[in-house]
Amino acid sequence: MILKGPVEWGLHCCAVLSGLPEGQYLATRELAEFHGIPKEYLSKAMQSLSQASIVETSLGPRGGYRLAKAPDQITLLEIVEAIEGKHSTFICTEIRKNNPCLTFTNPDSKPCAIARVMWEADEAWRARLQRERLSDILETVKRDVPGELLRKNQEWISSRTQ
Amino acid sequence: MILKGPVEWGLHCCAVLSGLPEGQYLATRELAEFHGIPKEYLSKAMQSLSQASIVETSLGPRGGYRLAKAPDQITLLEIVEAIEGKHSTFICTEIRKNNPCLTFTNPDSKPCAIARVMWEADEAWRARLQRERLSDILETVKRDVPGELLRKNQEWISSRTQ
DNA sequence: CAAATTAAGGATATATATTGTCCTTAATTA
DNA sequence: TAATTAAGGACAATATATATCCTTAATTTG
Repeated sequence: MILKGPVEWGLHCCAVLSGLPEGQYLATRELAEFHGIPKEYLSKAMQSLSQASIVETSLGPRGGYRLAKAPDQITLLEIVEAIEGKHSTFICTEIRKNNPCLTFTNPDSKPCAIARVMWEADEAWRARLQRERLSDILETVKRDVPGELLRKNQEWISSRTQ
Repeated sequence: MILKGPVEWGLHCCAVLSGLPEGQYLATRELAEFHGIPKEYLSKAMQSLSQASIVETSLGPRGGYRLAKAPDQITLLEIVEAIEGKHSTFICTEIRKNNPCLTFTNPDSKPCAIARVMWEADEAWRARLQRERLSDILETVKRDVPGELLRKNQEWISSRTQ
């Protein structure tokens, strides 16, 4: 059970986009180069974010992606679910139905005790991610990352968007 | 990010073992047949549980597995971690280190803001699983499952352990 | 003691999922 | 009009999960 590369990439790309000047777009090529990840594969993640209306696109020169909402209106859960899907991390295959003693139809159609707890754990995971907004991440980054690097990043990006 | 079959199997097998009469063992063959799952592959999960000292074994005729501790001393987290491993569901590949602007050594060696939140979500997931004991599952099962089926299960098992 | 039984675990095969690439299309902007 | 871009289909490579087979050594039962 491991969250895959595209989720990590999508989160970082949204963080970068959240610092983008008003009205500007950043293309997949730049997002990929900035993070040192494969452009074509990242593109799939960005398409998922676009379909989920987390980012919006512009075609043609100086096109690319920008956030579709304010950073304080986007939760990490939205981003993760857009890329990974909304299904639970635990998949119950109902092995209790294979029970050789189950010769009659069990009227209890509730999910089994184990699946219920696993799903509750899943909900706890989601709740934490829903509590975190992109704006929170942005603030943390501003606090943690040296000003010099923040400045260089902005220059690097603006030299590719203007 | 999906919890795999062996985890589900391990949880159900521990639940079955928690209802086993004192001093008796249940073999992999029976655990597999009871759940309708492949015996040899289930064996790998049981070996993990054995190494984690969640179950203990006996060889020879009438051998097999039994719980190594009382059901109220075993959490679902222990079982899941024994089989899946203790690593976080989120793996940070440190793509921020690929930043082309990072021409100097960043003295900030803290994990990045995104990884920290993802790990906190992971902790929330683990906390829920740690709160749940095998004895809780056993109680829920006794409440949910029809008495007739519970009785048949016990007969099925005792006909294979005595 | 002898025979049957069992867990442990190595080796290996198969299936499925993930990761990555390439290319075409259509839209859009400069 | 030309350059550029996202969208997305098709496909290839790789990694992981799933499953099976077999050997070994220990242990218990009879």
